[in-house]
Amino acid sequence: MTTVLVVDDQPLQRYGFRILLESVPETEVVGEAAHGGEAVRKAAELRPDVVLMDIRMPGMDGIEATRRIVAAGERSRVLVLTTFDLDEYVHAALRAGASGFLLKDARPDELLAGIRAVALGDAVIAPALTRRLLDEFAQYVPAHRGGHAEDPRLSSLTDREREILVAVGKGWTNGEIAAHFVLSESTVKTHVGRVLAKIGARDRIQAVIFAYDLGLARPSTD
Amino acid sequence: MTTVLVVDDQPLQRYGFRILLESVPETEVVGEAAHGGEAVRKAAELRPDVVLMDIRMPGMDGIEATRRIVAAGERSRVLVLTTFDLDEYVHAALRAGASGFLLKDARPDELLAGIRAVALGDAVIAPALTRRLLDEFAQYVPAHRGGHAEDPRLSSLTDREREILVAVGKGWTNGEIAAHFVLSESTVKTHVGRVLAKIGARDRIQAVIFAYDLGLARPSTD
DNA sequence: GTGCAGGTGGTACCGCGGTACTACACGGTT
DNA sequence: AACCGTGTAGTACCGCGGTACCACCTGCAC
Repeated sequence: MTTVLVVDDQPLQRYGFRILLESVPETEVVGEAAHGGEAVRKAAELRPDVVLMDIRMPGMDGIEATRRIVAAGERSRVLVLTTFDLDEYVHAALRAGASGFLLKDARPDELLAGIRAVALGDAVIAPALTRRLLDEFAQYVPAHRGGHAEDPRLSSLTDREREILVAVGKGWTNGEIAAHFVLSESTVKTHVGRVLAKIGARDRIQAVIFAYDLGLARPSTD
Repeated sequence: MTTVLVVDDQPLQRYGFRILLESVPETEVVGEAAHGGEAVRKAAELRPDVVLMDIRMPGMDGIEATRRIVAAGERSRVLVLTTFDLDEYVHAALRAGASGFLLKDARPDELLAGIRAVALGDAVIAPALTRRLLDEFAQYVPAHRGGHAEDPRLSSLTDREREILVAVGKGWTNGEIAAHFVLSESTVKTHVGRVLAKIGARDRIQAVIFAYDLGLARPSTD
């Protein structure tokens, strides 16, 4: 049994969801909320498996409510549901920690399948949006993930040098790198120097950028 | 009516797909291929709406075949189907231009829904994979798209300081920044110093990383 | 054995980066 | 008028980073 909290400012819309969800045995609507604030409060109180969240609402919108529910560490998964397929919404919702994004014109069985998937910890995206999301994804994700094509400058590095480059990419000073790998600072300097020469960077800053470009370093991987 | 080309090295698997697809009126299997090379050839010849593509095959694999079919500008959409949910496969397939990625353990109706979506130009991802993809997506996509949540450290910066930070993020030296903005190097140092203090970075390297984390700087935006 | 690649370490030197001040001009607020 | 935030600019100082060497050891290939 999957418990659901329905969040929408339109009573009729909530009613429709309730009818649909109660029509199948696996889902149960345990509460409703008409705006973001109520959603956050009821999510904490009712601890539903899934929060069915509208975006456009008076007061606190669905994005912010999603962010707070996720940030609060609630067990609930948030499935954002909207009539608008605007890119910004999708991005904002996903960044807010939503587990899914469906359009309201989805067929009932799609919606139910979505709730089922989200309840299981998976994620769902409306097919119509997935395309654009993937296109963007392909843009952002560095090429070398996907294997095959690796930057020739990278492959010329020895294992040790690659390690050093990663450390440089984390923003570590030579001293920190030396401490971490239990080396003398001189050795680190030697390595760093060779790395810079090999990848064609004039200083460690270029090396950091290089590392980020290739996905060697990752945001907040410290 | 959606025409489908089934690509799999196992005859039995192909047979299974054929039975399933022919069991509904909306899809029709117009051909089969046992490996990548044959898939590329038949896709060009039969011009199916959808290519159901296995990854693991002797000879040319499904990824490469997908790449070639997409690169050839065929009208066919490729739906990759595999037993393995390995990250590398997903990335590689999507980068190769696949319109979808489903697992072979998908329920028949999921598969049919996937084919339907892909035929319409949408894209599908197996729910079990979507989660990980989104997690990565959230990492890669710059924070400022999605608006709302802005790092408080960033908002404390003045316009000029933000400009300077972006320049630092590009890996420019103080001298280069000074030249670019027509300032004295002293002024640049002052600005950089203030930026570092405000964002809590000990040196410009941390600032570069900070800029990348927030998407202020983007790979290869030079 | 000799040679080479890779890893480690050292010395010496220089310059850029960063800090700590101070200073002044401008626009807006009170 | 006094004040503050912002942008500009300067001087002085110090240290880390980077370069240019050289040196030694290990393991592996010839």
